[in-house]
Formats: sequence, structure tokens, C-alpha cells
Amino acid sequence: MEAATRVIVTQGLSAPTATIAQEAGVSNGSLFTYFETKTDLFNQLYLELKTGMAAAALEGFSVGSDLRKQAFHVWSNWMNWATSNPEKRRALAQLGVSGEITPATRATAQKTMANLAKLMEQMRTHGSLSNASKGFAAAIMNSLAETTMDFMIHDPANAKKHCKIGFEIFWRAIS
Amino acid sequence: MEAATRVIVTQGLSAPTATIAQEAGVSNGSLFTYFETKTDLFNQLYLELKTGMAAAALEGFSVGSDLRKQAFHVWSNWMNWATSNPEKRRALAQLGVSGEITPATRATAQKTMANLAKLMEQMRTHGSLSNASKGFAAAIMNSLAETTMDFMIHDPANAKKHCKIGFEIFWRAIS
Amino acid sequence: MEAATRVIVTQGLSAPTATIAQEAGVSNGSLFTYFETKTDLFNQLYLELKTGMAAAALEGFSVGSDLRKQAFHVWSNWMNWATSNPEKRRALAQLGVSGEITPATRATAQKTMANLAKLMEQMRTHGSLSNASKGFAAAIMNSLAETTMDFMIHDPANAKKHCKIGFEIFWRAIS
Amino acid sequence: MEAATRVIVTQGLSAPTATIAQEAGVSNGSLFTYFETKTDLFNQLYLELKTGMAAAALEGFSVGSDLRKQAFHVWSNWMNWATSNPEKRRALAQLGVSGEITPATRATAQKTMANLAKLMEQMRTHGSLSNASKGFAAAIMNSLAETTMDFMIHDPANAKKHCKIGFEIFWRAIS
DNA sequence: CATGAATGAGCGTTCATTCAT
DNA sequence: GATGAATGAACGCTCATTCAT
Repeated sequence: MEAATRVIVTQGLSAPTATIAQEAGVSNGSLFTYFETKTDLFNQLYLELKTGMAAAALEGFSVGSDLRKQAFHVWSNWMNWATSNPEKRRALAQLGVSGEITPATRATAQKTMANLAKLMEQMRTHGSLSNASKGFAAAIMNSLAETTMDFMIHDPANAKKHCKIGFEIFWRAIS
Repeated sequence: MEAATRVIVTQGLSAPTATIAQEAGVSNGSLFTYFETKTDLFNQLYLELKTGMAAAALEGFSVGSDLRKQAFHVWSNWMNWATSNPEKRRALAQLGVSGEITPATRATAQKTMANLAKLMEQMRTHGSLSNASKGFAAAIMNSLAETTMDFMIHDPANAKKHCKIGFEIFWRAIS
Repeated sequence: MEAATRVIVTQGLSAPTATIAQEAGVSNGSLFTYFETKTDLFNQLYLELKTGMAAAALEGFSVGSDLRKQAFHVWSNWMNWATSNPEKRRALAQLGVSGEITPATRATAQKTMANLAKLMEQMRTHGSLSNASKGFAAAIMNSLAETTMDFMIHDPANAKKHCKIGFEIFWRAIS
Repeated sequence: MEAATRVIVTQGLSAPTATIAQEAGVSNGSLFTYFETKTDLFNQLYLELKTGMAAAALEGFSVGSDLRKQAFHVWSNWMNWATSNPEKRRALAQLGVSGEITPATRATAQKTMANLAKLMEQMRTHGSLSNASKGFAAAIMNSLAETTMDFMIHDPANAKKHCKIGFEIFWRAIS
């Protein structure tokens, strides 16, 4: 999985399976002992990365009274994960738009983000997004987070500043 | 170009050039009379789509006193273009993340969006994004617009509603 | 023809017909007004070059008493042609080994060299090659001449010296 | 290699790699397991054939007092190799003029012929070619040998006679 | 289970040739 | 006769996948 992540980042999804196997230190044939097809590998990887991302975002999360504090906690975790794992993030992004990921995989991935979704839903109902649909609100929040990550990774010198400004925009947009 | 757009949407960027040629009603060889390579085709298409999108967004735009009105005009145009040309939008999205588009093409494309960028910059300096960098602000605006488009296309029944809500979020985020 | 000669020398026989047409200043289609196929062009060119070479070699040739003088006259002419027309020579060489030249063309080409063949035959019968077959003797003479040409063209500074030494070897070999 | 030799002789260097693979009894893809490119195959084959030829020519060669005997020994070996391996010889000839053989390959091939070159050089310095350059002398000797081979293969009935006459011409030319 | 050679379908691109204008 | 766009067969090469060892 790690090898695949690295290779996808540097070579894209069209990278030969042989390259991934080599990067992982196994023979090209062995790769197919663990993954039936290349697509299967991609789906498993997508799931693993997404799950890892969700777990990281929710780490240390506890339901509390102050929604803004909860939100900022998760936001920080998320940004932290992104800046600490830029490769995973890029691989995940590539996989997400690739057309190789089955609806089933996407659905499973959604489930691992259930708690995140719950928090978002809370924010939606308590703020100005209440008349937006659930999915729309979540997508908006997600896109603001992703954009912030992009800039934190792209411009690490000002990462902290971007993180803070990003959250402020986020909060203003939804509250 | 139209054929390529259609094929990219249904089959992705890895679609055979022969398929694109067939869709265009010409022989596989003829495709290379017009485009030196597949990559060249993709770059030209990207430019055309992006230019078309920018032109659509700015149609009927005139500098006025009320920034919100200007913004809403462009927003509406943009959403209109997206819902009227969902295929172009999807193809453009795929091309944009593909790694096939050269920096030169991206730069040229940026130029066609100069007026859009100017408007965004105005909004940034006159609102709460003034301490965000220019690029960051533009990316935020763009991502909100893209997310809104997604939902308008995905859920056409409520397109108008999404459009309006999207703009409100947008305006709240930046003002 | 001239264009084809130039292109063959620089690009080889696999050069596109379009390139030859361009070099000749006509459209790719026009080439096929004059030559039915690429192979046809090659055959006609081969014939023209070979004929030209033979004519050059025999220029000013007159039957006389001294065989050595006659031989040297032809030899000099031949070497002169080769050094003055290195491109023609190289093109001719490429065509000769190409498998594109039909037996018919080769036969016709032979006929244009009839006088040269006659002289060679005279030399054979009057020297030590008399017990060699006619074709063998001619091939030997030819190969010595070709080798000498190669070195005259390759090392133009010593062209004259190579020419003289080559002839001496030639004369020693056959007399 | 053998398959390639056979195919080159019958179809030329422009023969499809698939044909060579088929002739070798492997799939078209497998060919590229052994040779990175078609050009690479040609270069390796050239080297193998040239090395084989040199080895055959020098077989049983020992430095002795009589230069003529040494020369005739090598000459006989060489002619023998040529008549026993007409396909190899034709393939080698085609490869040699093809422009696909890199200077590096040619240089390596030269090294395998070092002993042959040494013998030729001895003959040059001890005979009438002493005022010819080293390369020129070698080329002359080579061309006489090649011409003789051609006729031995072309007219097998008189092969022995051609061989003997060829050597006599050769010896007369250089001594 | 690991290996890596073998497979062969598939793709981007080329180019001799045609033919409507 | 000249043009050059159109054609489509052909080719070199790649790579996901298989399978004997």
C-alpha cells in the first residue's frame, strides 16, 4: 500500500503494476497474490487512505458543548494529517477522480466517515446552511477544507496562517 | 473537440484515440492531421473549454458600483454554463488534474480568465479575505463555485435553489 | 530525382515520400503523378544514377592500343564522378542493396554499362584473370573501384593518392 | 538470434518484430523481454554474427613463418564460414549498411577482429600495399574476400575454383 | 506462498496511397 | 495536372495478468 501510494504520487495511476511491486520489494507476480487486479488494489488503497484520513481527523474528538471548538479541533487534526501526509493526500485525490473506484468502495468509505458526517450535520442544522441539503453542506465544508490543505502544502511557510484563515472562512460560511 | 469531450466524459482520458476519431466521424489516422499527439489534443481542448467557460462567466459583465450584483451576475452565468454544459465541465475537470496539461497551456488559460481574476481580487480586498493571499482567496471562491455546480448538475430539480444557496454561502464567506 | 537522392542520403530509404515531395517543392500527392509507387521511384532513380555513372566513367573513352591507358582513363573518370557526386553514389549504394530494385531494373542498368563491361572483359582475357569467370572478374574490378571511391570520399585530403594507389592495386590484381 | 537471421534474410530489416518472434516460436511481447528494442536486437545480432565470423576465420590460426600460408589458412576458413552460413553472411551484410548499428557496437565488433586486423596489417607492410593507409589496405582485402564469397555462394558448383582464384587475385594484389 | 518469464491484446503514431476539388 | 486532406493498415512497444516452477 505504501509503495502504491508513493508510485501513484510520482507516476500517476497509469504506473505499471510492476513498478509498484518493485517499489514494494516483491516480484511483479506476487502483487497479484494480494490483489486480484490493479483496480482491486486501487480500491483497497482508496479505502485505507480515506479511513486513515477520517481517523486522523477525529482523533481525540469528544462531543462537547462548544461546536466551534469541536469544529476547530477536527479542522486542525485534518489539516495536520494533510500536511504530514501529503503523499497520501495526493494519492487519495487521484484515486477519487479516477473512475476506478467503485460505488461500493465509495459507500464503504463514507461509512468510515460517519462521525465526521455527524459533526458536519450538526454544524449545518445549527447555522446558516440549515436550508441547504445535507450533502450539499458537507460538500461545501469539504471543499473549503481541501482548498485550505492545498495551500498549506503548497506554501508550507505560511501553513499555520492558511490554516487559521481557512477555518475563519469556513466558520463564517457555515455559521 | 466535441467528440473528444464526449469520449472523455464516458471513457476517461485513457480512451483510445481511435474512439475519439470514430466519434468524430473520421478515421483514426485523420485525428493526427489535426493534432500532433494525443497530449496536444488534450491541451487544445483544455484551452478551448477553459476559454469558453471564462467567456460564458463574464458574458454581459460590466463594471458597476455594486460588487455583490456584479458577483451574482458572474456567478449566475457560471452556473448556467455548468448546467448547460455538464460534459464540458466534466471533461475540463478531468483534463485539469491529468498531468497532461502543460504549464504553458495552463498559463495561457489563466490569461483568458484575467477579468474573472480581477473581479475576484476586488472581492478579496473589499472583504474579510483581505488577509488571505490572492491565490488562496481565488481558490476558495472557485471551490465554492465548483461545489455548487456539482450539486446543481447532480440534482437538477433543485438547481435554482442550490445556485442561490451557494451564492449566499459564497458571499458570506468572502464579505 | 535530385530531391529523392538528397533525402535518401540523409534519411535513408525509409524516408517518407512526403519528405521527398517537399524537398522537390511539390505536394505529396503530386509525387504519385510521376511515379506510381515509392518502389517505382526508387527503380527509376536507380536506373538514372547507374546510367549517369556509366556515362561518366566512359566519357571520352576511345578504343586504343594501350589497355592500361584505357583502363586508367576510365578509372579516373569513375573516381572523378564518385568524388564529385558523393550523394549520388551513396544513394545508389543504398538502393542497390535495398531489395526494392527489381531484377528487370538491374538488367536494364547492366545494359547501360555494356561498354564498361566490354572493356572489363578485354582486361580479363588479356591478363591473369583469364581463368576467372566473366562475372567474377567484373565483380572483382568493381569492388576494387568501389573501395577506392569510399576512401577518396572519406579522406578527401588524400583523394589523389588513394586514386593512384587504388589503380595500381587494380592493375596488379588483373594483369 | 537464429530466427532474426532467417527473417532478415527473407524479409529484410523492415520485417515486423512480430514475424521474428513468431519464427522464434515465442509471442510478440516476449521478444521485448530479451531485447529492449528492435534496434537493440539488431545490434546484438550484428555483434554475434561478426564475432562468429571472426572466430571462424581465425580458427586454427597460428603465427608461423610463411605469411602466404597463414593468409591462405584464414582465407579458406573465411570462405568456408561464408559458404556454410550464407544466411548469417547476408544478414550481417544487411545489418552492416543499415544505420541501425551504433558506433559503439561497431567498435566492439572491431575488437573481436583484432587478430584478423593484425594479420592484414602484416601483409600490408610486407607487400606492395605498404604505401597505402592501414584502413585502405584492410578495406581492399576485405572487399576481395567479400566478392569471392559472393561468387562462391552464387555459383556453388565452382565454389572451390572461385576460392582459389580469388585468393590468387588477393595475393597478387597485395604482395 | 513467491517468483519472474511468457503472453497477447491494445494503443499511439506513421505513411504510402487515393481522390475530390 | 496539382493539391493536400483523408484513409486505414501496419508497426513497435507496453503491461496487466497468468502459471509452471
